[in-house]
Amino acid sequence: MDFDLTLTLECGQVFHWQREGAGWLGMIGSEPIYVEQQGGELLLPPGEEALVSRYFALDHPLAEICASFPDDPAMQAARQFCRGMRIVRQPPWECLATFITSSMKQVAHIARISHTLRRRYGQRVPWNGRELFSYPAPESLARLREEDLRACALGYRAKNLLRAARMVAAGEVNLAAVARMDDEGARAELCRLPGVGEKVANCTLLFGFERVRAFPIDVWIERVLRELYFSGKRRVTAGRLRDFSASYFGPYGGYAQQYLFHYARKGWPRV
DNA sequence: CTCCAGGTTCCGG
DNA sequence: CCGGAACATGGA
Repeated sequence: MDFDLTLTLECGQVFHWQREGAGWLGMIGSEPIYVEQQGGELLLPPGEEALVSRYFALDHPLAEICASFPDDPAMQAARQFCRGMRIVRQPPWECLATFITSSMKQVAHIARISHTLRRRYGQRVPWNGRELFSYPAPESLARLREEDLRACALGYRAKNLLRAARMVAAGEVNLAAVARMDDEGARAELCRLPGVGEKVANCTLLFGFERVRAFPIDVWIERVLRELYFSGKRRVTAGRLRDFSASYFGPYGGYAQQYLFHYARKGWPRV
């Protein structure tokens, strides 16, 4: 099968799945899910095949997507390194909130914060004698105090997450409506939320709203762009990088971005 | 101890 | 539009 489960869960797009036996344990919304890949075969929980297949985006035309990438040395290396990686369809709020807490944090820290929030304020769901926790709804976070969130090691992000949760809970920003907007409008709407700038908005669009063209530029991607696409050039501004990536990587730019991101972090023989 | 991490916001050229 | 600085926390 044209899918690599472990790579997809470990590449830094989603943060709550845990290794369990030979497979992975996590939640899709409020559903506890165990998945395992044996050889090429994906073992799905009986009765939840449709839910899980949709979450892991098994319907994305991966061969066509990879073929659409620009044909340059960096993308060739990334495409080779990330074979089988898919962009999953995360629940929008969970994705948005997680990336609000992601600023200036390492991937491991983001995962830890996510787990703390789930355990303290999410819905408890039993699973085979154990328990899992869903990501807390905006309404659940909205009634907390800033210090409650600071106690989850959120730091200055606590205020942003709290205010964003209150805006969403109050309907001041409607995520269902965002889903119906075009990319530009959706990005602008998300950026109304505190703690959401262009990068977090693009992560949310890509991982939570199926906008596979959205191209988040973080420190890793910026490094890749500067060193592999603008090497030797002077005064490459952020605006220049944004304009370049928006056109150069094409209609599946978000996929290209995630492939480059993972390659830069785990496969690039320098840095 | 220093440096940096999937940034955002505000402020002065 | 652009570069700098402040903002918290923890691991290397």
